[in-house]
Amino acid sequence: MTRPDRFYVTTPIYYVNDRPHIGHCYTTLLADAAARMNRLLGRETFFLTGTDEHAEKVVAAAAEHGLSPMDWASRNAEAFREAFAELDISNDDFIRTSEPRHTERLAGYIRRLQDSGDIALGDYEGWWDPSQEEYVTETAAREHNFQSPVTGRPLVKRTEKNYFFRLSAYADRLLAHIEAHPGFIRPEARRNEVVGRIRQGLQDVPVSRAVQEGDADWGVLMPGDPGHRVYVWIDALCNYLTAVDTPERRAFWPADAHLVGKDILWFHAVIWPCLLMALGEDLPGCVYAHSYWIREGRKMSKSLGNFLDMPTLRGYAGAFGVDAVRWFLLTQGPAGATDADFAHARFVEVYNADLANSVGNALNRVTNMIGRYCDGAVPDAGGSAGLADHDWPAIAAGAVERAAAKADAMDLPGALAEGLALVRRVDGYIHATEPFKLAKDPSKRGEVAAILHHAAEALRIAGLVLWPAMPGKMEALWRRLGWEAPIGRAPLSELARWGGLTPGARAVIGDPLFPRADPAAPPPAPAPG
RNA sequence: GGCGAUGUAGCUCAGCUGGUCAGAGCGAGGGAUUCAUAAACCCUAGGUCGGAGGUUCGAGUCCUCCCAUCGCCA
Repeated sequence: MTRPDRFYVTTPIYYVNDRPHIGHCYTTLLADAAARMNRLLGRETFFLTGTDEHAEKVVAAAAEHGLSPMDWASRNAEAFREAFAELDISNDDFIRTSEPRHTERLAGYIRRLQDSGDIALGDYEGWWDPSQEEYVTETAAREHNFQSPVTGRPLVKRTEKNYFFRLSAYADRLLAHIEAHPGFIRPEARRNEVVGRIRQGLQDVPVSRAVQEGDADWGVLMPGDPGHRVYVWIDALCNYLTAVDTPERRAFWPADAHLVGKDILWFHAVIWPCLLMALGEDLPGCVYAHSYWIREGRKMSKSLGNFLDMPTLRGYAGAFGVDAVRWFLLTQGPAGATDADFAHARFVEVYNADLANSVGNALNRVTNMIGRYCDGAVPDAGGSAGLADHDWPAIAAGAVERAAAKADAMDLPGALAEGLALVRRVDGYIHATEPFKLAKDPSKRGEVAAILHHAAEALRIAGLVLWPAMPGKMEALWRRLGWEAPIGRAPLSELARWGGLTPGARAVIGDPLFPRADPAAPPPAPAPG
């Protein structure tokens, strides 16, 4: 963490022509878990997501739908907002690059870079496809024998004036920064890729595009040169700064974590930091690139039509609860350098093993015994009898401490695993102390009460660690133990202090928190919004 | 084509600088028990550590080659 008391986390802003799917949701969910974890830790947290709207294709898509680019973008941005709301995403803001707060500040940054000489006019040379009126990349040009990939007509080498960002000037400083900050690019495999590529040399990059005759007025013009428009990716990158470049929010800068998919790591780990250096801004603490979801062992692709889309996720959320979906995505997802599989059978296995058989069942047996042996009132610690070499305050504190450390290292799955391990420890404790047997002996009521107090208290604390993944369910768990969490009103160190439950509070037996799922049942049907 | 990884029990993976390293979790099979969602708990996996060579007293652990998968780049 760059600071002990604040936390700023971002997702990429999403291409507004897309429909939200698991890819967007996963990145956003990781950011959400990080944000919630940090709020829990007592840090003032700012969590940003949004939409990237200034692509030329947005203009085309809008036209196809008979809408203005803005109306089209608004409609689609709304779909992202809705998708994230369905997943209980707790973003503090949702920025759209078409908003004046963004475009105005963006223009200001570009001007600063022009003034410093970091952005200047230069010659862009590339393969022009006259039949499509667009540039083709060197790779694509070669692959198609220097003919139009679309029409087969010959490509022509063409040069035009463009603005370039002096990326090459910052290569050494960036490398030094990456070496001095091992956690700057995560996971490590990605860092190595980036370092290797930087070592091959950085070239200045075009950051503008000539305005064509008849272009829609969409995007941000180069300050001082209306003949050029700021490239959409540089426009997009700057959202992380524009959103907090206000007197009230400035203290959040720099971001502690930019969460991105691996496809856009280069922009975030190289170009963006260099832009920031050129602007004289502090660099983010971490750029975290996760990998991809595959589905039932197969890549998701347009041609296969097997994208895990919102109706599918909604189907799972409807059948298992949104928190179960969050749990699966967060703990089984491609947070590392390799892809992860969303397989229905696996989902059910994880759901049953982690949630139904562990968290839900542990709560059930504890509340049930409290109901049965303590008249439904949360017992106090009483004597320390029956602890059976379980030093619960230390065990719980250790789990919380490790979870916090892992969260700070952006190991969210690892942090969550600490919560689950604590729950399993409660099961082990009940097994070891056998309160249900002691309860048959009236002289051991105090001992039974003490054991159940410890079990319930440990579950309460486990709930804190699990809360960033499953806020709704953990709040339900706490209610069942007669506790209401003042999340955000007290730091984790205080919330997790041993002895937080109120003796005498009603423990509720209630329905299973996570009803066991039938592995033989078919996957839930997709549910249209 | 260049660079870099990965390939360990059915599945997901730990195994850092070579000598209890042949492991964990999940699944599966069995057992004992009942506070609990047929849950928790205990036992069980004999897997040639991708293949072939090599270095070494000794190699998943180092080297070479091959095969497979993947990533980044061109």
